[in-house]
Amino acid sequence: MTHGDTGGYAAGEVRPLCLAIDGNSLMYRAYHALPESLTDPHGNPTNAVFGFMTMLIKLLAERRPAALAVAFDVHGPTRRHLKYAAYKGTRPPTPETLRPQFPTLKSLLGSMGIAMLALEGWEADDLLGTLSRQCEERGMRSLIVTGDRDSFQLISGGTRVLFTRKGVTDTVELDPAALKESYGVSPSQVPDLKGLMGDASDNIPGISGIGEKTALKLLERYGTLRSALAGANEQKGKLRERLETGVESATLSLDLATIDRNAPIDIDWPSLMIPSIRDLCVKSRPVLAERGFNSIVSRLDAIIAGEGGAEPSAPREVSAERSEPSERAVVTLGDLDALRRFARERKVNAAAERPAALAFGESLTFADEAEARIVPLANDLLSEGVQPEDALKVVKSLLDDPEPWILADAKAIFTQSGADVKPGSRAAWDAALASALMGGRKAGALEDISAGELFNLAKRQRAELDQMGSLELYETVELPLTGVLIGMERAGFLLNRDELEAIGRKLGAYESSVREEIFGEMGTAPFNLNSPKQLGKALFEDLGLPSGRKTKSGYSTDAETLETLAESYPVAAKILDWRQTVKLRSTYIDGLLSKLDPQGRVHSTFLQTAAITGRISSNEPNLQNIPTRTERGREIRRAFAAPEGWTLVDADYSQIELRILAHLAEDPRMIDAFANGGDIHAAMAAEVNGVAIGDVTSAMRSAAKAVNFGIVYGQSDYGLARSLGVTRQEAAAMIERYFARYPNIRLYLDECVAQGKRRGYVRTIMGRRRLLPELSSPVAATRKFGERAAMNAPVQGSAADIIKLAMVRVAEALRGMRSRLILQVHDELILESPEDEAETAAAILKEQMQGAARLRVPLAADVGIGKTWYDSK
DNA sequence: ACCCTCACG
DNA sequence: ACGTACGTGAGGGTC
Repeated sequence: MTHGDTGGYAAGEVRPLCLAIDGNSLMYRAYHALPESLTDPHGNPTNAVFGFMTMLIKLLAERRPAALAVAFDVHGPTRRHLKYAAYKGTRPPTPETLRPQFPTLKSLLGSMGIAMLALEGWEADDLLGTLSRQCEERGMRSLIVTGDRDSFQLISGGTRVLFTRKGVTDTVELDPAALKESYGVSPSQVPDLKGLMGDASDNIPGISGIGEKTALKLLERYGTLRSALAGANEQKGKLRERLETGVESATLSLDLATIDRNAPIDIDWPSLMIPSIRDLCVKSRPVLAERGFNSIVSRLDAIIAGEGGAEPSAPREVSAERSEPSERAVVTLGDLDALRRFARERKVNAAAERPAALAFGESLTFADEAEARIVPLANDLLSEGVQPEDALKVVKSLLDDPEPWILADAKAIFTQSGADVKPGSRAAWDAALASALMGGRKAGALEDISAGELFNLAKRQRAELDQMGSLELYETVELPLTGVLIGMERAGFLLNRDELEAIGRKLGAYESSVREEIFGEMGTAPFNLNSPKQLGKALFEDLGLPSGRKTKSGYSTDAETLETLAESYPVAAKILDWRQTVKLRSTYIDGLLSKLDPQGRVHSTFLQTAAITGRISSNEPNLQNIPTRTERGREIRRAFAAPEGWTLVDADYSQIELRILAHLAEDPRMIDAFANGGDIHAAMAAEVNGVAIGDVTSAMRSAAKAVNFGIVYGQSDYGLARSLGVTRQEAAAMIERYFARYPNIRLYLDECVAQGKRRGYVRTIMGRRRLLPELSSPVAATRKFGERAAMNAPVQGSAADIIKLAMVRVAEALRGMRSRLILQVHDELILESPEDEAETAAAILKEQMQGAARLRVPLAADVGIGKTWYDSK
């Protein structure tokens, strides 16, 4: 049967699916993906069982299989050991904390009525092979869930493998085409490959001296191991010798690697069938609830209630589309050199994806005007024995090429390859940046970003951006910004370790004393205060306090709830205090200390395409959420310092989003308010309440401020009421009065929504788009969300455009000086500046920020200079 | 791996 | 009727 054949079924009819799970493999994956701190009440780890069950329920909900079985290895020698005593000889023993989880799992599966397959002397993959063969014979499709590559030989038109890569939820579904694409072999060649190259982890020898590269080359030429051995006389030198002397070893290895699809096992089909997923869930619920697997139980409840979806989920569809044949070849590192020469001779552009991904085995891509060649590296280079350093070396050599490069995520490639990137350098084209501006995929392999259409990629993206009106944003802002961000990442931010540690000690001592007071007042045995679940139980069940909101998994114990509670129960205030202290210590003190480089600096990574609105985000560590709102937290900024002889120069835009709103809405009264300068919230409060600015009360100002915030977020009266602590009616009245005074604001916001519906997107000042598919959702809540996003995106996104342009210009204006940008926090820029440059740098910063856009209102930036971040604001 | 909570603009 | 302000990232618990 060829791929795509419906196997005798009428077109459109879907053959029933059998899930065939490799129990041992999935347990190992789950065990390593989840912490051992997940235990039963006796302290015995249940992480593997829990992870297994989570995955199982997810598969049931998403795939809706008609049949299901879990296969296990049986301890003791298998037929493979009988043939080859050293088989799997070097395997480490099953960890002590994992072994006892197998009986637990089997008992659970038994209670749930799920069929298990095991046969003495046989391994799970033979049983899965036998099961999938019987599925094909019965006209069923099967999906084998495993982390074992040997299973790839079972793949066919009716049998796919769901390969678990890392953990249990990072999976890839392989059909014959996807296998060819990722690994360069057909299913039947999988044992041949292993026969030639061996497998260290199973102690299978292969032919000594033949690695992956040679093995693939031989298979490409001869098709099978047998023909390759027979063709030894066509080879010369060492290879010929190896093939001739390796016959026995290769034949044995091939045999060991071949799955026997005729295991003598009686498959009791009726016990495998699942007449109703819902009934299975109903049956499983008490079993899993008894184990305390509460989160899985809620998942079951959702499926039972019908939310699990009657439709099979999307991944299957996607995978079906991916299975189109294409001309692709697997190469290894040695081949890359040849390809590089090929690329240079042909004067083609090379496109490389992120080397991190490369090191972990995705793909490297070459493209040119005449042809597109995709050259996926074998899917897990590392596990195939290629060292990350070697992979990075290849990328570096590619980058040192004088040819201009089309890259996807140039910043990551430049940074991680260690290539020598000078200030201001840039890729010829960054397909990931372009893709983000087009509202498409922005992460992953280039072939994903470009949907496989690498032919003339840069040219096509450029034309599309041009047509969209986004090309200038790409060329003058996003592309040059990459170089600025690289500079910021490399520079880092100096932290004062002693200061951080001192604050940490203070917080630690305070934390313990408050904790003791809390348990003293509650009169309960100490529990983990950090656990919302345990805290909820203690407060609302043991102590009987009145409970407020509920979350999916229990009582809410968030700050809002505890604040309300604190009015009557002082212990709630202490819990809040304790929480804040722990947050500050764990996230900011311990978190930052763990990120210091030898010079005491932290280097964040700035993501240019993570935020849908166009903002930059910061991670590992996130330097965009360092505390400032409470004095206690703000103290942490004293540790963010300038080196000896240097200063920090800090500037932030004043009310940039509100100014942009005034500009975009062209509201004359609001524009006036900004033109006149001064306290904008007070001025607007005076307008709305019809009083003189001197008579504005603090309540009036806060209300105006809250409405201003809300407007930018696409507020509802409900949201405003909550934030101000007034009734919904009062909030509605405030909004009414606000719009009466600033009528163009309402017209503008309505127009955003209308435009979003009409065109499917809204735009920023510089032509950045946000797509709004939510606006055509049949679900009211989703639509409402889309409306708020339509109102917010032009404002937030325009602010992002403006500060990004300012960054490019600031970096340019600082050329030749030692001052340099080190951080951006959405409306704030920070420079590190030698003392004698500080004043000049401050003037440049202010000038460039204020001049980055010409709006109907002035842009204002406030600058400060100091030895620490705390002092420079 | 997901949820809750909370830090920022 | 229905859920409820926009956009992020990190740490800890989960059983």
